[in-house]
Amino acid sequence: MSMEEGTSKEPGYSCCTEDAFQWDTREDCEVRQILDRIGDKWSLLVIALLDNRSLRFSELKKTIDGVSQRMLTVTLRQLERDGLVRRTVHPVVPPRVDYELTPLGVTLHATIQSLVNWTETHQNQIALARAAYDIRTAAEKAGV
Amino acid sequence: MSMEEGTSKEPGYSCCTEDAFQWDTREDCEVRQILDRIGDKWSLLVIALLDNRSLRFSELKKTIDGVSQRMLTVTLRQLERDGLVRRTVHPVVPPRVDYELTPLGVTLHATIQSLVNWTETHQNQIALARAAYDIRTAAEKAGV
DNA sequence: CAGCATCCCCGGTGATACTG
DNA sequence: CAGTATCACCGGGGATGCTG
Repeated sequence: MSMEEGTSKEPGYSCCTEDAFQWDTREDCEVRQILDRIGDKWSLLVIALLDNRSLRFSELKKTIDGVSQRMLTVTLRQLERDGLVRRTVHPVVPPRVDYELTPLGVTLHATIQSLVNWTETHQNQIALARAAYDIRTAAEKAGV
Repeated sequence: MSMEEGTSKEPGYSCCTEDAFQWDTREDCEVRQILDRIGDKWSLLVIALLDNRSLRFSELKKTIDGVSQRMLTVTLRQLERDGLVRRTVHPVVPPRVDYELTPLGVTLHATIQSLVNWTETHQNQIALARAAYDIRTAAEKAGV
């Protein structure tokens, strides 16, 4: 990592240009950091699943195949910190904790849902493209 | 990659339910794999930048802050394999290679752009939420 | 200029055990 | 049930050097 960055910019600085055709991709850019968060292994799935309903920790854990308890906890804490998910602790035994999208989270959900929809719609095209690429590549390798 | 997948499901199997309220999150699900690809560290940035224009390798490298030559190459190969990016080699010296979105890539670009737009629009809200969370957390810790 | 091969590190992640 | 704490790992990714 770069170790000399603390002095380079003032607090209120907005790193993203208004030009839709070009935007700042600096690593310290707020947009980059948020995209990294959204694009991590689990956040997107959590937000997609928390569609206008609240789910318990165990329900999320059960629904998201492959997530460990630790990573689900970490992911939910990050999303809570970002103001995208609300965490509600019910003071009962055994403990019960519900998670739901905040209004801000709901607005993001819409965008993410369209990404999921795109994926579902085009998965066959991608599968075909991959197969074609692999065949082409194998042929070239054999042709050498 | 997983080496034991051929036996678990038949080819035409669609892992995602039609119910928009619930979808399959199994790790071997095609949608999961594609979302992982889209959500990796660099793919999203590349697609966002390749908005209806072609860019040279060096231009992409220069524009995307922090990407190494290796990772840019790897990312572009994956996107090419997925049929999202077209790679054009010009037989000149020094070599010149252009990258542009395929028609399929263009359709994804639209969705990704809306995600970027969401991020730009709400970055201040998120920054505030984070600050509030940190203060709250620090207070609780001190209160213990 | 573009990109492959190699080496190697480190932090994200899973596994496990323990608490309220 | 819903966490927290700790440890060990391995693979993503950077650095470097070489090729067409």
